[in-house]
Amino acid sequence: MERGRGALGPALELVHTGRAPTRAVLTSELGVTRATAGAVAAELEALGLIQVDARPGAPAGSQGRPSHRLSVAPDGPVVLAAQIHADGFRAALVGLGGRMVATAPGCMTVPSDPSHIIDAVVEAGAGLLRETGRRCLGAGLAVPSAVAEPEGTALNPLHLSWPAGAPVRTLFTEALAKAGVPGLGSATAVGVTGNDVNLAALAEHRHGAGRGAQHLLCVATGHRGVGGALVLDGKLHSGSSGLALEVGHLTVNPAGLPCHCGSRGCLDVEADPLAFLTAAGREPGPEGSLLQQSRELLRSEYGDPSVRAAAELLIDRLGLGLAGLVNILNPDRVILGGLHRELLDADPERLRAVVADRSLWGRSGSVPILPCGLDHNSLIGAAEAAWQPVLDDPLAVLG
Amino acid sequence: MERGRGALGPALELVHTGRAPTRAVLTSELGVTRATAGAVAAELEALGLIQVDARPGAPAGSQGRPSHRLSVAPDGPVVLAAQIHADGFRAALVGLGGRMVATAPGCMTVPSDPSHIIDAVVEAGAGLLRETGRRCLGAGLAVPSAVAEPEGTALNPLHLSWPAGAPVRTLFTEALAKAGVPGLGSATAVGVTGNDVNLAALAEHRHGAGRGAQHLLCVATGHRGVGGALVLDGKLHSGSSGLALEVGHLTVNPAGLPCHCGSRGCLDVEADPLAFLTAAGREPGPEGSLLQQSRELLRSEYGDPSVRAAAELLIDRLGLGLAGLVNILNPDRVILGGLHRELLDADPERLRAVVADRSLWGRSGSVPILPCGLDHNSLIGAAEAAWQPVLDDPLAVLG
DNA sequence: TGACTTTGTGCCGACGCTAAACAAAATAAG
DNA sequence: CTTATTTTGTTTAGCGTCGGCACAAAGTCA
Repeated sequence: MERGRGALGPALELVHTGRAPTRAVLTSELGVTRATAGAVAAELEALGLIQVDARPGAPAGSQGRPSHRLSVAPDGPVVLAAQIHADGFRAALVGLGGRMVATAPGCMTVPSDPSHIIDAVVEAGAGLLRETGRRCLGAGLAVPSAVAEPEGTALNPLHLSWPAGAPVRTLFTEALAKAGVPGLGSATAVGVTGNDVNLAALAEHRHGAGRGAQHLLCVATGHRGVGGALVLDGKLHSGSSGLALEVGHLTVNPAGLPCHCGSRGCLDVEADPLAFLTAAGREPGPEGSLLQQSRELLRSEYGDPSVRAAAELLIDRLGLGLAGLVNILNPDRVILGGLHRELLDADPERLRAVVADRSLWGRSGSVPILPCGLDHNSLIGAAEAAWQPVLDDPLAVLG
Repeated sequence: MERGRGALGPALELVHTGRAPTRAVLTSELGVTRATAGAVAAELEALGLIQVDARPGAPAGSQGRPSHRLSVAPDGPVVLAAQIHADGFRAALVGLGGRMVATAPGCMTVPSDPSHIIDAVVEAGAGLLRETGRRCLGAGLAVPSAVAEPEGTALNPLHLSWPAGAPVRTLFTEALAKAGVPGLGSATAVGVTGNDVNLAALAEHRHGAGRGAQHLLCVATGHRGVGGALVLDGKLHSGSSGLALEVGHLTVNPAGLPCHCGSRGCLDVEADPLAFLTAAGREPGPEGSLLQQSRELLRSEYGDPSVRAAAELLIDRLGLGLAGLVNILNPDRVILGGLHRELLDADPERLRAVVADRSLWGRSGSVPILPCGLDHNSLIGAAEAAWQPVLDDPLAVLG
């Protein structure tokens, strides 16, 4: 009777990622008949998730009957997304399509007790929901630490002065329950929590510079240390216990600084913002995160020989690490975030040359290396993770 | 009308890997009704792929009606599998379940022209088919080199004196056509060709020490260099262009030997059979492969302090490399082959300790490290790759 | 204005499954 | 030895979902 139940999830994902602007391409992307695609679109519209324009869209010189445009419902449900970083936190409501509907930055200093900041994050999010009156289908949180699966504990929140092993997922879920966030009573997506770089990679793959990539590698550095993430065939690969892509301990400078892991010259200590400031002969100042200070220095004083030399040194180290990763993972695209993105912008040719030189075959070494293309990609990624149950099976969530 | 078409492939894979010994477990594994599972089994039996025992199997003290055992058809179709290695080649006919039906080792010295040995391999396989009169549904070849996708060219056949970039898949397919191997006229699986360690990993996952693993990492060394492979959720991860898991150039000894890749102390030159013989103060002899000589030395003279010291040195280097891979890939099982398997057998505790010590968290470092569990796993893996189209959709092949 | 091209919808039938009743083959209990 | 129980396997009926097809709609091109 009702047609197009099996394809409901894939269809929503296509509209969500902007790959199905019309019912016609939805038909071909799903590999179903026009009748089925039409029924799917109608069902998604009835669920309030997508919108079908009444008037046909721009013909653009093409022949045939113009198609009605499909887009994400602008007033549809949202998810609560949040991110904790070195300088505080940010909470937001995010709709389908990665659209930020409302946001509340919080510049609170991160306390040593993770439950305090998580409570504050959730309270900010609940406030946004009250203000906007939006329906909420899930919640996601990005933390700057590896998150062990399936427990959801933060294993190395090095620069947050948190205790190792903090049960962030439990704290987040409990805070959501305590705050009485409407719509999250029985939702599947309550309290999705993950590593910030992992979630950023997911967001970049869906809405940013990673669109269309089959095997996407992301590497980024924010405050201290280096994080990595891998998206395979649209799915985040976080390993069997959530600890994959801990790329910070690749050796990139055998005679380098000692690292807390017991080795020397790890990417973590040789290619993060602190390493850059040190290499440029600057003392980290008290104001702003190390990333902000590094970015400022790189952008405004790139003419200074010591700054330029420091940048080239970090590019060379980063390139060595990337080459190792490319040899192991053979991605078809690499995206850089944080300071690494700035370094790429500063001298893209140098970085690409180092990677190509150290890769085993020109083939894999010529992989495109791009800057990340989204603002707040960790936050959007947290939203993506929260949306996932809806994308998998809209009917199961919205029955 | 006909029941159980969609589940035909998954059902065959369950019987193939021994995870569905009866129709009852087939029912629960597939998540379908008994009726559907029964129809699926009947269909597979009608296709000549599986066998349903006439007499019920061992009751084993259980209540209820005893179930009939499902097994792979012993006289069913086969695939042609072949492997080329440093000492020559081996061809075999392999049935479902990884059963070797007939085999023909060839100890020919590998010539510098790859087409000669590939022709010889195919001729040997065709001879086996003529002798046995079996129906052949596909063919697979394992080569000791990275194989670029989608071209199917061997990029680094270092110890075969082949030219880099030899089009092994084309050569294999053409040789199959020339030899007139019956049943391969229009088969989808004609000329599946891949890296030997990759295929070995696939075989270990299906029939060997990797059964049940979700994220399986395999590392092995045969003659020269070190190879790696990763099986994710039952599927081989070979990267976007077939070049993933080139693990040989992880740095494991910063002050070590120069490597052709331009770096020093790579796993490739620090943890292969030649490195072991050298560390033990032995000259490689003219007879037998370096793996055979190393294995002999390790097994018969482990009491000799220089041999033992060499083994421990290689274990430490291998452990360092494995720790790096574990940090990046976070597998839930690691399998070692070739000389690495011998080193593991020689001192399992030492290797596990090194890996655990260098892993970032005890959690990921305590990953089980096991010796490979199959003889001729690359050969069986080549057969698995050849079987894949049948496992994906039996009707499409046997229509 | 009419032919053509492409998009969207309604109807029917077929395919592949579930559900449920029934049958079969063993063990356990009386 | 008979009967109840448990688990497995089969048959039948029915239904949901999708493909095929015809038709309608809305534009371009000649």
